Amino acid sequence: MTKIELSTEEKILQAAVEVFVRDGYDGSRMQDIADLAGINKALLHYYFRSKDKLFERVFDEKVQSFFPQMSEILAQEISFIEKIDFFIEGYIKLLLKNPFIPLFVLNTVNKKDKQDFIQKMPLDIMRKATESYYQDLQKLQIRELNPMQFMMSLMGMCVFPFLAKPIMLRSFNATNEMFEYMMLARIDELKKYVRLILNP
Amino acid sequence: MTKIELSTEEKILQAAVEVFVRDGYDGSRMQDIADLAGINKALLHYYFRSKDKLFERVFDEKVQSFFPQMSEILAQEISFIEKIDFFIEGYIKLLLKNPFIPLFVLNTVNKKDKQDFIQKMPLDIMRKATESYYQDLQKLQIRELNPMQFMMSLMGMCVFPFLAKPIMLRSFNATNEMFEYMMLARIDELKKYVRLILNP
DNA sequence: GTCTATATAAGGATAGAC
DNA sequence: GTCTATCCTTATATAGAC
Repeated sequence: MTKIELSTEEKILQAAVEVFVRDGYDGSRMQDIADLAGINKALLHYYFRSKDKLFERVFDEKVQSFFPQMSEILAQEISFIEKIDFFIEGYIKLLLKNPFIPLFVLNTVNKKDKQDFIQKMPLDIMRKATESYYQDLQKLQIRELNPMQFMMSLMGMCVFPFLAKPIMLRSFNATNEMFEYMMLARIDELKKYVRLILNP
Repeated sequence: MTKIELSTEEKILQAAVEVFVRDGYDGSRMQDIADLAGINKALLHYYFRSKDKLFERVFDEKVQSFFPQMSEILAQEISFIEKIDFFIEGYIKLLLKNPFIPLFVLNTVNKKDKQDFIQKMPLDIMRKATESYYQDLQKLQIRELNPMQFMMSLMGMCVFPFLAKPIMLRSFNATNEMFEYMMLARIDELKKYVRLILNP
């Protein structure tokens, strides 16, 4: 246990991440964040001026820590199928560590007064993936399909169990440990699916 | 334009559905619901006593109108692959008419104080699908895989584009009309995917 | 920088008239 | 059944002392 002394700003940010991600923007209370950070509300405003500003910092923080890895994978100089393999493995392992980020992000981009936040997302992922797909299609290494539809499917397959985790746990009568195990097994299962879909 | 005179209770319920589904529980205001229903707040409480009770009615209403159709498809006396075909087509067309239900439901079941609502979900879908899968597996009509993992994948593929619609629209630089067209095309694309996965 | 105290506003819920 | 007026609690935000 390394005990690092955090600055007040870092303590606040850490607490804010936890509360906002768990309770959503509307469900979050500045008081809860202050309590968790071990300070009082006034100090929150001293550091971040408003709930909106604090939320934006939290969103930036999480999005920047979560998505860039996915973007990098697609930029590598390997075949499309290999990229997809890395994507599945990287994404699911990242989700196991951050299971609530997807719902947090989806809520934010679907919120009327948070539309500006969409541009903070890595919007080039789709373009990059499409380019990579067509390169391999030319070389006849891959089946012909619609790459956008395929990428939406891939993301959906990876992220859905985490979004619907409470329903899945109940449906399977499973524990958290079993869920984690299922998600690790899921990596190979999904790799199998995409091979069946992509191999010509 | 058929102009049906709604009872006050129905007007309230209709307004409540719109507001709760759009803004979520925490983001919704009783005032907004009253305004939309064309009445005042006091009358809301006269009919439904509290925000919690009104919300529960809305959830029941939407869940009961949304999911039973999916359950029925899986109960038909047809092959597993045919069921999946119907599932894809039925689910996506239902989502085109109710694009915001999934996020609404996922938020509810992921909310700490709404855990009881999980039991309102059609939890037998997974069991039914698994049974149907193994029947066809025995007849060697289908590839061997994990049916739970497959069902999670199927649902994820269907629902993800709707959850992430704002991001998809921006990524593809698409309009609402284009999105709808894509989702209709998606029905056949997904049928193709599941055939590649399931056919032995 | 950090605190206590408080201003100000919003939101859920109720009382009571009609 | 429906309304106006109001209560009560909670939330964000700020003032001012230390």
